[in-house]
Amino acid sequence: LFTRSADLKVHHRVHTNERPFECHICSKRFTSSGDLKRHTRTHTGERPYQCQLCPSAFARSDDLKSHLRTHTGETPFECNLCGKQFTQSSSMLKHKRRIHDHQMSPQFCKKQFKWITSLKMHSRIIHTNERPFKCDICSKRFSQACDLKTHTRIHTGDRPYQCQQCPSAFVESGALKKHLRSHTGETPFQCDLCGKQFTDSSNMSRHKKTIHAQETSL
DNA sequence: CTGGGGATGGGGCCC
DNA sequence: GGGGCCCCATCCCCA
Repeated sequence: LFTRSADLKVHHRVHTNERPFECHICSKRFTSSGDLKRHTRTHTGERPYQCQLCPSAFARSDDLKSHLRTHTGETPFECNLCGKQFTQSSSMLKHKRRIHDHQMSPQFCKKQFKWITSLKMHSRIIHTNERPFKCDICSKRFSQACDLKTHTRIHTGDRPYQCQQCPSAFVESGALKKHLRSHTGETPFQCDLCGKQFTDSSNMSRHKKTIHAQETSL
């Protein structure tokens, strides 16, 4: 969507890798004369952009702009995972890689939350309903890495939790635990209104919602 | 050793 | 064509 043919022409060089402008000092090549001109100042040391608040001067206007934030204290770049703010987008990205990358890995689980930063992130995610963990296969999103890890087994067919008494196997430990009660006949969940016993807590709450709906609403 | 601050410089888009 | 602006990685520095 280039509004000008000249811009399209320059953009086209991105695909053709055409670089018509060569630095006469280091022979490095560029797609536009502007890029070459900007590059040339790395050789000449020319710094036309003077900070009005301190003796620093810069080769580029955007460098000066970024520098000015060291005076204003402005931090426009926010980490979307922990809310920490930064003066430069690079610093923010570096932070995300350093701090959050391992938290995105399948090995990282809520059971391992033990650092204050992780706890902060955890609490933020829970309260904002943020879902930073995306399944590469079906795009479903999760709030926690361990939930994604469990979910991924749906695609891989991996069922690490094998019942020792029958061929059934499960993607998560809770499902196996629940299944085992079908063998033992254990009914650990009891309705506090009528005493009826259940193998499963969700079955019990469904029972309460349907059978005892009137009583509980009173 | 870790992690943020700040500078540098290349890529690309837009006017 | 020139230049502003934003993206980003990388570097050095420092607590």
